[in-house]
Amino acid sequence: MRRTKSESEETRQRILDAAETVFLDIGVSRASLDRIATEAGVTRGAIYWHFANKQELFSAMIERVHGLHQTVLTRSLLGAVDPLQGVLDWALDVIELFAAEAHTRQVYRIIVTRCEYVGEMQDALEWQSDLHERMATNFQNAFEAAAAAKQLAPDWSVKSAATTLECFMSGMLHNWLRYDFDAEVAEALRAGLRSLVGSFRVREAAAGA
Amino acid sequence: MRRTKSESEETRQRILDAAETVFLDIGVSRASLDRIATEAGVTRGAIYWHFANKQELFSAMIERVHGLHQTVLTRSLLGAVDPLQGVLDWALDVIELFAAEAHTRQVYRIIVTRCEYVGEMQDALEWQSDLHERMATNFQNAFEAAAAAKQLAPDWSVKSAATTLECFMSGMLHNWLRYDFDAEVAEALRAGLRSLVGSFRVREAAAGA
DNA sequence: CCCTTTACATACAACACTGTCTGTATATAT
DNA sequence: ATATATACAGACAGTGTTGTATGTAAAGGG
Repeated sequence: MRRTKSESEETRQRILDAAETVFLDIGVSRASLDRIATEAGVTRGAIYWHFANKQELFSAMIERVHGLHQTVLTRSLLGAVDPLQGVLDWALDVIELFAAEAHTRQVYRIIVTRCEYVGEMQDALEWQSDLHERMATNFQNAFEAAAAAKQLAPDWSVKSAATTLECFMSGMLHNWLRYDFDAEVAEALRAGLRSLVGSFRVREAAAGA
Repeated sequence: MRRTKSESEETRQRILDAAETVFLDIGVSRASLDRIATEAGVTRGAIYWHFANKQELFSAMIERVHGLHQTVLTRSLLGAVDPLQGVLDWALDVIELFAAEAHTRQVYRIIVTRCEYVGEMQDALEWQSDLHERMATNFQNAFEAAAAAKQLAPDWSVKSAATTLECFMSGMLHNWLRYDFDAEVAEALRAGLRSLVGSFRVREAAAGA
């Protein structure tokens, strides 16, 4: 009956997979540990061995995809030679991450549409607030640099540009994750993003009709 | 013990108020009818008299603010003489609604951050999908009209402009409702919105440096 | 080869919440 | 004035879920 070390890790991963499935299916709060265990082909005993309770299982599920998230989303924008190009590249990377990594997408979808931001869940989701703040300050800095380089179009203030791009980014992810990604939608968003960032930049005369 | 008709309606409203409070406090799923009853100063008997169960209480809570929503958000954009101005007016009206009506804001906040989009909840929140679709088609139509009138800037396609504005609108509401509105944020969003819609419009030459 | 620890499965008690049923005082219709 | 329906309060059993406690077979170290 006793499993080897690697078999144990395998069950742990199966439990995490099952948690994702069940959470997506019926939501985090109604998901019983028994249902998750059955989905994983084990009993609740196995879950309680690997995790203290549902809360920690939830946190572990997030941690599993948090690494990719972190590296892509918190990359600083300060190094870019062209600040507006830097913002665009960063935003495109974010889209790329979600378009490519189905696992990340699924977990993020659970976070957005399948759990309540309350009690202990709020702690587990605190990194999301951090991320938003970091995104906001990054945008702020980039647009300030753009303004200093006279790159920012006259109808955009630093603040309104930063706010607008931030709203676009989170709205995009939310709208998208309400259903699921498909390649066509991803392309539409990339196009919208390019046009949006382009509209921040001061026009090079001509180009129009 | 028996209350008059108007007293009964008063308790019904108190129950709905209590539901909002408790839902916001601990989330929809963990909110017990007993807790809500206590908050309202009644017993579960009263709740079960006015509503069949928690699900219908939740729906009734939404219905209470749905009217305002409906009239403002589903106003057609087709009538506008200037399509881009029509879009801007509509979007500003939406901001206005949320900035002015604390009750609407609170309920929407519950919907966004305090419940899971699953099972019977999905039915109760179906109007939200309708709303998004209607918003999308409205934008699409408006930008098609703008393109036909040669008003749309050359770097924006109809589709990318519509997608971008839609993402901005929902991202704005989501980001905003994660906390609560304050007047300063509202003004920043209005500014961003004006600039965004302005960037859709074809430049009138000059204006730049 | 034995002993301890691991990696679970199984069993059990406790609780919170739900839906329903009954009780009841009073508004309201006749 | 009487009868009936109303607007609840209180009591009830039933259920699903949780945490823990115990059992156990095999892995891995000495």
